[in-house]
Amino acid sequence: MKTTKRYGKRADLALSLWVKLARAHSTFARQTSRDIEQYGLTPPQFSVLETLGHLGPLTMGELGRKILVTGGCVTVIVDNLQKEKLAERVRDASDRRVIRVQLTEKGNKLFQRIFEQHAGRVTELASVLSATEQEALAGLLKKLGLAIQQHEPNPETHHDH
Amino acid sequence: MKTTKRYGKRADLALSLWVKLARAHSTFARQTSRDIEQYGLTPPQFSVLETLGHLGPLTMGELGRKILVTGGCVTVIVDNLQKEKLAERVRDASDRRVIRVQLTEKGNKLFQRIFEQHAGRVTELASVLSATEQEALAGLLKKLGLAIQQHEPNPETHHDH
DNA sequence: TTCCAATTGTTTAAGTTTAAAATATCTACC
DNA sequence: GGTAGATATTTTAAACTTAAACAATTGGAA
Repeated sequence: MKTTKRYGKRADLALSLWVKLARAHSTFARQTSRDIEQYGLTPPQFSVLETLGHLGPLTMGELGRKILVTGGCVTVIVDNLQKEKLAERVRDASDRRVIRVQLTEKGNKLFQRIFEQHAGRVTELASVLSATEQEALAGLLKKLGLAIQQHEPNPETHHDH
Repeated sequence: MKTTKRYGKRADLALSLWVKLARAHSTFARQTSRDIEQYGLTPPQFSVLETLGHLGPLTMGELGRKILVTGGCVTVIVDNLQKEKLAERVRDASDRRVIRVQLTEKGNKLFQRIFEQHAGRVTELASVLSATEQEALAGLLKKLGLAIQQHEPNPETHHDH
């Protein structure tokens, strides 16, 4: 069920790519968030647990850049993890503006307990593609993501007729 | 900068794929939403305008399934478009539960005016990949998205050790 | 006909996210 | 030392999203 070619071959290809990217992401996110709920976490809370679990303590700013959310949002997510005693803030001694976030022992235990199960579920979902396909897809996504990261609009690119 | 292999080759491949999918989507979304703002629309409002502009009138439910949001959210988005006189609700004569949403003349004019520009911008972003790469990526994303759409968790898939 | 379950859409309550303003701290320069 | 500008985080206000409860309508079975 292809869309009729209304904006030129290149544009139709790009638009279709964007739709499929959004759908694949949305579907994947919905599937994994069902599992995450079972652990009593929201998806962003899980992201932080996962990131700190793998990388160790990070500053608020580093954490936000890792999980791609703004500073205000990091504050809220860490607040909520802190309420659950899963993470804690440690003010940096040498630069007192900086706050480092780390998992508590409880947080680390939870991470250890659930991450392998989560990894299994993600593996299961991805397994609808072969390993070769997964590698190819990951490579293309990485190339796309990195290239458009700091992409400024080019006002002369679109066609008026 | 590869993550060390902690959960097995298959799991690491899948986890890395999921991270790259999330990053590519997030970056792409951030870039396009900057343009959409310029038209005075929010991203979900733009989605609805785009969908109705291409497909014509849809019921509330159909619209929600197209743009992958829940019913309550469709109500809010359409409310806001209606406030701007860009869309309107029409109650179905034969089944009075059903409401069909369609663009007003103003909405259609806006769609015609901005969509080509948006298409140009998306084309520009996607052009960091060749046409062949875009086709390959779209194909893999479609396969992944469709396959996991109704995927039930398999409780025996993950490995305990 | 009458009732009941299923369907369609809205409302509600709670949580997430963002941009922008505010606060605190640091660094560099005079 | 003191001040200005930069940096790190939090607060605030507004918008978006969801699940769940609710209301209206339909269609079929008793």
